Amino acid sequence: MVQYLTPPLDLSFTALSDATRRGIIDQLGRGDASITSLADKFQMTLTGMKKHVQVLERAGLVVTQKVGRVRTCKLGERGLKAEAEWIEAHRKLFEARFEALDEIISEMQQEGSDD
Amino acid sequence: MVQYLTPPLDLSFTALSDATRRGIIDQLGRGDASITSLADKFQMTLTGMKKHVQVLERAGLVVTQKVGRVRTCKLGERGLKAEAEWIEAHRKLFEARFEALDEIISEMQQEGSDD
DNA sequence: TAAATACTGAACTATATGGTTCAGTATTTA
DNA sequence: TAAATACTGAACCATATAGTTCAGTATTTA
Repeated sequence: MVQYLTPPLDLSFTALSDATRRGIIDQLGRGDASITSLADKFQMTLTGMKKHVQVLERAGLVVTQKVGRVRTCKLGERGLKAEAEWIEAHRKLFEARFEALDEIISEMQQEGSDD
Repeated sequence: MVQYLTPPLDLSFTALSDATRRGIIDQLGRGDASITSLADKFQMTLTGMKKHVQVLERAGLVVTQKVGRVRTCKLGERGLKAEAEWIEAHRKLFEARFEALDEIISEMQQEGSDD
């Protein structure tokens, strides 16, 4: 059984916090891509794109390999399992707090003394 | 039907990228809490904790209400639905790229010309 | 072998994060 | 009413993001 090392959630949630990087993941889902092709697609300098890819790599979400002068990027084998697990576990936490729906509804009828 | 405004994923993934803030969500899942009690629990100054709570608030994950001199924090009604949806959709993307398992296995037998 | 291509690294800018201290203000409580 | 409590805001620090330009190096290709 192969074990992929999962970097801490800090790194992956940081990687996912930028729309361009989420777009890169979308794109790589449609096929591997070079830094240049990604830079073109997202209207950015090569250097800028390289930095985004590095953030994704650090998080283990993307792996790259340089062959000749071309660096090819693809989705990392580790996937988004750890992230999905955290989100799902905590989604239940949120829902548990609000299953007393009538409380919310009655709150809606009165004005809260908020700031 | 109540519609909760969902701030962009940028804000929520940024909020989730810090271990202290993920811990705050854990904690609020066990019950509402004041800024002071959270600051104590996470060994941080009041001001530092307030900033973390503000990041969570901006993302809609936490809501706060000040009554008297105490600001009480609780989990936001909007939950983690949007985040779960993004993660799940893209998890499938990752998996689709790797369902050709034999490719991976054969890759494991040969050395890649990596950098 | 000369030119084009693909990337890399350093340096710079502006803004955000993650924390602090210090000096307030507002609200309880004794 | 004086003191304690709970928060707030400004200012500061170090580091990270998100981008750029410019000057390389390495690899194809003509």
